[in-house]
Amino acid sequence: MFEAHHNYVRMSVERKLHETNAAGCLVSKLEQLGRLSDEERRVVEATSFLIRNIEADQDIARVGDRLLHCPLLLDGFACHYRTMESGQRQIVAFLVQNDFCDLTSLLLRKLDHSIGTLTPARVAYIPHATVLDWIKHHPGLGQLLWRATLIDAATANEWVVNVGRRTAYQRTAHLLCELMMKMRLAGLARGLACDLPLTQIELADALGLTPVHVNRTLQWLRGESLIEFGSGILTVRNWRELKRAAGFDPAYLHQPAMAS
Amino acid sequence: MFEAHHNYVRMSVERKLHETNAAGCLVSKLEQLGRLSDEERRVVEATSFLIRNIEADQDIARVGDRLLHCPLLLDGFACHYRTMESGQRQIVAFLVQNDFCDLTSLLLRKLDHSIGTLTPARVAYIPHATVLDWIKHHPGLGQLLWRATLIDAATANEWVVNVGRRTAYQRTAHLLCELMMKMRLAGLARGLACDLPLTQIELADALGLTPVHVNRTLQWLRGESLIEFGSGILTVRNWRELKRAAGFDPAYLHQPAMAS
DNA sequence: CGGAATGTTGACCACTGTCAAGAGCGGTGG
DNA sequence: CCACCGCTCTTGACAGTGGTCAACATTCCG
Repeated sequence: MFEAHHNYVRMSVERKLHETNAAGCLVSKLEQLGRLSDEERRVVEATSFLIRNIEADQDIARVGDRLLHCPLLLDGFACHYRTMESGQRQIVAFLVQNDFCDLTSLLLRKLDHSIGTLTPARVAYIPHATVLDWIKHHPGLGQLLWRATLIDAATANEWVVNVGRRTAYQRTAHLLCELMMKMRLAGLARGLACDLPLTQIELADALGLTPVHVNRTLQWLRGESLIEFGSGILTVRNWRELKRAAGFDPAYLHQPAMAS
Repeated sequence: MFEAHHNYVRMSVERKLHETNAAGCLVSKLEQLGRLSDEERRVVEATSFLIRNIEADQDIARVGDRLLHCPLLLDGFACHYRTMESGQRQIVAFLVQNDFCDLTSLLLRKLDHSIGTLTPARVAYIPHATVLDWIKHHPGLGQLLWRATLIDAATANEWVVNVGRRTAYQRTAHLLCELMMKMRLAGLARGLACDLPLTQIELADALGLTPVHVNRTLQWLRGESLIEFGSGILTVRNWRELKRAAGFDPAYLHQPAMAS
């Protein structure tokens, strides 16, 4: 197999070179990160991908793994998480369509967290060799990738603030703002509504709360007519108020094209 | 002035080119991050620095700033933090000797958090132009810097886990483990003791706790004979047990030279 | 020596966790 | 098509970790 430990992933392997929209996803992501020269776009579009369909709740990679590819999430939802001895889980990042699942393995030996799907997902695997080649011959691309990791880091910082200093109510509102923002940026929202097939358990693991309390909090948010959330769909009823309640300032996402 | 908003920093400016140990700090840091070729070392050592002494509790930079230099902490303690409207502060990272105070500004327009000193500090300012030049002509250096930002990101993830899923007791123990580790790596510890002139208020701001509760927690840790902490000195009495209590696994610091 | 910041303690409180039971929902197989 | 099973969601009662408030001790500095 092409990644050392992927026997633990339940998936169907489809080898499709060139002919899916993987290149499209990659280009979208890179363009979201900055300007892409024609030359760079050409190089990226010429990439061959290995694509896999992965079931929900499967690991794409695990703590301690040494990856040989950069996984790119073409479809579905995934997350970065850590598991404590007690069995508790803390999700440290959510990944949506077009997100790189991991870039750190390019420069760091071992993964310091696991990466898992939350829904059925499609992921493209780009060999490190390919990416390192891009970096070598097209420094501009390298900087775009570096930029991506910096934005991830900024988001992690925001999560520290969120979990450290916000109440359950504000914290939940903040996460929903962030997710809505990410979905909009990925072009996956219809206005202020988007598919968000996350369970309250998963939200709890991201928020450092218990599922029970997330439930109470969501009901409160619904009661205030700030959101609708159920059946895998999130609708923001009152963006202005939700942002205010959350203390949400999208600056940390570093997306110039972010008016709201 | 050489940084747009530095009028708010209370400091004494000493212009010393070449002749302090700034180059030494920089080289130490880079060597901590990976192998440095002779060529790279030569380039880095040839750098001219502008050095400043900054008082305690002053901002080195603020949210929204657009920096033109990469500050490097030559001496003292600093932190990354965010302030909420409520006035609460959340520290998202501690900086010790040799740490880069900020590398994100190389690729991101605006700072998404503030950077402030916790003690009197000495910082060297390396112009972006210089660093970008390194990156351009010595890609190896660029990767070392990228690596530094990835380790910062990994640390941020660990903080999310810490604040999200650990009790006050574990959390405090974990932070002390991390700080001791960083001090050791910087060569600033004598065995399992080091200077750590942080107030309980500052620890509280990093841990997402109140100073009162940090106080209670520290006393508990002292009571268990795990640590001594006072007068600006931290001594770990029982490293094994402290690590166990904290659930501390230094893997996220990505320091190969980390036996313990 | 005096004043401010930090550290310490105790009493009390509340936000969030725990436990437990039931309802709703979706998938699977007979 | 229905029955069943498991997972998620919901609710309520209760508990506890950590927050709040307030007073006092201590340390640090000028």
